[in-house]
Amino acid sequence: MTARRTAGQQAQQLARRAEQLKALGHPVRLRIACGLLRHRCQVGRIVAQLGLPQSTISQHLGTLREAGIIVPERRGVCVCYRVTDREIARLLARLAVE
Amino acid sequence: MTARRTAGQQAQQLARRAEQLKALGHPVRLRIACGLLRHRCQVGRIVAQLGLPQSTISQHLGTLREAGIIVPERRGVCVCYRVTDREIARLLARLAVE
DNA sequence: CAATAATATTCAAATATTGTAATATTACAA
DNA sequence: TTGTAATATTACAATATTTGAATATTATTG
Repeated sequence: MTARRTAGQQAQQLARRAEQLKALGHPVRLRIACGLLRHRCQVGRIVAQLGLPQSTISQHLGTLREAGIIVPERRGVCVCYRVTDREIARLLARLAVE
Repeated sequence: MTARRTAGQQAQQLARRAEQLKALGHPVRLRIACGLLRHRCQVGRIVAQLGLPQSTISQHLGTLREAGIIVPERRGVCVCYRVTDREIARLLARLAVE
């Protein structure tokens, strides 16, 4: 109904985007996010790929998840993550960080 | 001469991008960066606009500067900042925060 | 050379993030 | 059930970030 966003809504939107950028602002998380850009991937493979402790990877996945950048999908015992925010996906593709 | 980037260079490039995203991943800094997107602006105006202590703003400007996102330009006593990284500028314009 | 205005830097306290070992949960098979 | 593989959560030490007052620097004017 409202044509314009209220100042409060704008601040919230900005805070949300800042949270997402912050989540991507860590080498490991940026690498994970870029890796998930093309194909979804299960946690175990990410752990193997990056060679970091499982708990460390899981925490970073949690950060990206809470920022609304990725989303988990259970496939039996495994959990598959994929990028869910389209705006962020475009952004990552543009950055072209391998 | 090298057709491909080495793994080390890629890691460096990723780390650099992560640093930039991290710099933008703070509400005040994101607001500053978005504000500078269209028009350059001097520090005093930014301070007045955001209503935060001068030292706080100056520190945030320093963070954005070190990340290579903005660049200062002395004009007499004043310092004018503007967005300098084109990739980041496009990214910010896309995010359409505000 | 003052004096002043604009900006940057330093410092310390409060708070947040990071990394990882240990532990818990979850889903499935036997 | 019990066992096991995959993932998440917890706990906590180490480290980093954030803030704002105080102070320093820089450029300009008189």
